[in-house]
Amino acid sequence: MSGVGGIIVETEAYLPDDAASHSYGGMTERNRAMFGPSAQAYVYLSYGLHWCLNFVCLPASAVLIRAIEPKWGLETMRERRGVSRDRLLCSGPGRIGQALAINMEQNGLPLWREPFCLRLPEARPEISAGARIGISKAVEQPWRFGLANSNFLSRKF
DNA sequence: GCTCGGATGGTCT
DNA sequence: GACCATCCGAGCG
Repeated sequence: MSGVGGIIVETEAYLPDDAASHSYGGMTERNRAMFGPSAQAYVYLSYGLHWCLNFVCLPASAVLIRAIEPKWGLETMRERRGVSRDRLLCSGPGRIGQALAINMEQNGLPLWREPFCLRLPEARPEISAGARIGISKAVEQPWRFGLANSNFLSRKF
């Protein structure tokens, strides 16, 4: 996203047949991107004011990007966020949306080229799992994943 | 450190 | 008209 970003440290999975997933109940105008090809972005507006970024995986499945350890373009992200503490730059899906200037223009864009730039980690990281955050259905599913020892989580595992 | 509640608007029933 | 995959600031300890 024009030179801003970092290391993804927290995600949540949303599957087909998952009552907490936007894809649950079939395709609508809003969630159309979720039913499209894999490896594209799915963007939606949360609570009327937060843009949230997902990666579409299998059909009707997506991974919500919940937290990033800021690495690149810190000044730009600080300006967009209006915060001084780097801890709060990208620690939460809505904060990521603001820091990366996410909006509907990215909805449905492929992830393998500009404005995205995805890389695998050099070493396989230790991934922790836990219950998802901020949902009211399928609460018990442990489909929140991330780096438990990161300082940039939206919440501890 | 914590909890609580308001802001805010698209989507779906 | 209710429901949200949220954030932030105020108030309190």
